[in-house]
Amino acid sequence: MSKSNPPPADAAPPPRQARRGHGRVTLQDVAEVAGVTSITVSRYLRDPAVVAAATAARIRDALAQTGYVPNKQAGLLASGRSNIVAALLPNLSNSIFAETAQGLSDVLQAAGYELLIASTGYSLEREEHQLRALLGWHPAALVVTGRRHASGALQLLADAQAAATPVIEVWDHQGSERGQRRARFTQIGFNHREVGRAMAAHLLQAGHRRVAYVDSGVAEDYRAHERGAAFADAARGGGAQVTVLTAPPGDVFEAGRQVLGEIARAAKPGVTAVAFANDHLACGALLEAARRGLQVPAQLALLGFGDFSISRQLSPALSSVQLPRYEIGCETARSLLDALRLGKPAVSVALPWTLAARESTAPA
Amino acid sequence: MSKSNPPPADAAPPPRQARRGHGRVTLQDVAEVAGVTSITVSRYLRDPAVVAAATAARIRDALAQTGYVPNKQAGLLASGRSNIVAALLPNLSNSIFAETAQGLSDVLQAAGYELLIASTGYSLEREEHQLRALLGWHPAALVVTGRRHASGALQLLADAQAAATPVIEVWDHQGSERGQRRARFTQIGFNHREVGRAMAAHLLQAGHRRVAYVDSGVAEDYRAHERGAAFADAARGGGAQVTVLTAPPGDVFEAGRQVLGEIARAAKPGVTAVAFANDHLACGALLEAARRGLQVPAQLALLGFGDFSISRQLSPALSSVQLPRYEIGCETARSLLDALRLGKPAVSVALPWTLAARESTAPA
DNA sequence: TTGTAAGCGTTATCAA
DNA sequence: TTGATAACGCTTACAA
Repeated sequence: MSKSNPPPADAAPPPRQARRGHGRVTLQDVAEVAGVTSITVSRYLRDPAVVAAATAARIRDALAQTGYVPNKQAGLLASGRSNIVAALLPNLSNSIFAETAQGLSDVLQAAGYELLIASTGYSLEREEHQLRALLGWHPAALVVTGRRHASGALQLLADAQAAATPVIEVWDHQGSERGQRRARFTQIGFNHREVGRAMAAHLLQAGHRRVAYVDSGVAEDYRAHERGAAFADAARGGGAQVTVLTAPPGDVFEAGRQVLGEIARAAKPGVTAVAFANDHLACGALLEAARRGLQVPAQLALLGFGDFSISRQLSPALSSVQLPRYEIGCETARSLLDALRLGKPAVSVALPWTLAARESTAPA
Repeated sequence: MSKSNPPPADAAPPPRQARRGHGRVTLQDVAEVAGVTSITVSRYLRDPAVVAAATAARIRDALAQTGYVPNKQAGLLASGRSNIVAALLPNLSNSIFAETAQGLSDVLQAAGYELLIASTGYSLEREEHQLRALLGWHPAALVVTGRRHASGALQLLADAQAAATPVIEVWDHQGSERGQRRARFTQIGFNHREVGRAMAAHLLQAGHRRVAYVDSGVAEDYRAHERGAAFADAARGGGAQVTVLTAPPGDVFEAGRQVLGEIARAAKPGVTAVAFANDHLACGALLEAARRGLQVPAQLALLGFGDFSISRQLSPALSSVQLPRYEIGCETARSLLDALRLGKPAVSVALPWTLAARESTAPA
């Protein structure tokens, strides 16, 4: 497994200063052991069939004997192309984006691509910073979350796209509403305004006329804000009174509890249904309602977003919006692969979601 | 932002075949704009103070004008050293390991290192595969989870360590128990046998004499198995009868529910306390107990592991083991940085955990 | 089927 | 303070 440095070649003039590697086994080393040149080993690695059977066997032995590990830096630099897809997601601790990452990873890995993931913590500033860092790897394609970016990031993305690097925005899909600017990049996700409207419609349909939306406490969770705005518009349009609250910072379950407390303390009198920016908030509220002896849905209906696995476990089970979390990743990866290998330009896709009506919003 | 290819040099003989890059801006391009050579720009990038003020200003302009993004492949290849730390974790969707990743990332990024993460899905086979792939980046250090690895992976890790690449095993710490082989690599985590014993002690102390351990349904979650074995040993040693069950596959909350069903259906008569491999299982059981009208802890005490944020929200609140999830990441990163920059060999650390006793195991 | 030469974009070394 | 030159380990293009 170790590498024997051959004595210096006899005839060659001694180089000014050899700065030989880190003792790692190189293609050269393998080639020497196999009695061929490095290019032959390189070829064997790419496609064993192109070298003679006997040579292949010797190379195989040499490979095993030396424990060769190809140097990706060198390979990528030499080939000029990269098999790296860089993805920027708000976070990974949240199962939402982790599943998207899994989807990307599953499809890309099967195709021999490397996935480089960075998380932005829902900060556009950090996104730009991370993007700059990722760009240093000269990725073959870029995946970012949502359509809002810092201006510097926007410029970098536009430059990349101009240089024929596919760029996909995930977790959003603008559609073709009036007043919406045309999308700059391919989008794979769903329309948050539609979801917001559907959430409002669901509550109105159950007869609620005083409703609230509890927005994410994360300032830069623009998609949550957008759902909230659409929810409020639609509810008002349907003749309801709407209150919009913002979740306090800190543990999200606790935040949900607190908000429910606020609502229950008659600070928001008459509210009979609450929609939340995410299921964690809604679960916190659901548990707090139980603690306070508040009947759900009889006295207060609760509606979540994201359909986390805990939600359907609680009693009453939480109504929520089921999202194509994993599918967004898979679809994006497939799109990217088509673009990279077949030159087929990536096209925006609206992925389906459904509002799962459960007990927490069941009409009386 | 775009790059102007200068006309070919006048005197030089034309190269056989130019294979100029992908249109990306290089150090060379910046240098031309600034009227210096590439090495000067390189120096400026490393430390702006080493070039003359006037030169620095010109370079700064050129940098901005060209939108230069350094090529990491080339830089790493040339310098021979890498600022990459590669980490292999069982998964990222689970908040447990995501927090460790966050800890690693936070500390490493501040120090200018890159974190490359791959997930193994709790499969040693996948771990070996992923390790091989990561090694291609020639990382400066390696982080793996636990002390069990496929034999091939073990060999790769040993080789890396022999080549002075620090290797740290996280989420485990063997300590110096009898019958335990000495650790091969630095370990940063905690002792799962100790935790298993503490869980047993906690239940025995509350007076339970018939207890059960619900092991993880994930076959290769060796740490959970180890806690279970230690739990059983300790409980038996304390004079209790022990049943060990294994969670069925599928949704973890559902698995917890099912297992509780099994226990409640008098299939395991007399069991008064159950410890679980993780909080999700325990939460599922807690919710199922409520559904069945089984009093917790009066009729059945439940004890989790991991202290997920939902656990303390349920009623009764779940007793659980609080883990240094984030700290494992930070401490590992710090250790690695010391090893890489100061040459200080990484040393194993047992990080503290605590058993948070809540209502679900409160003695009558 | 295999080899030679050149080059990928950067940094280390030495010289000026 | 700046530059020339040679690597780093691999792949492309072309020749044999």
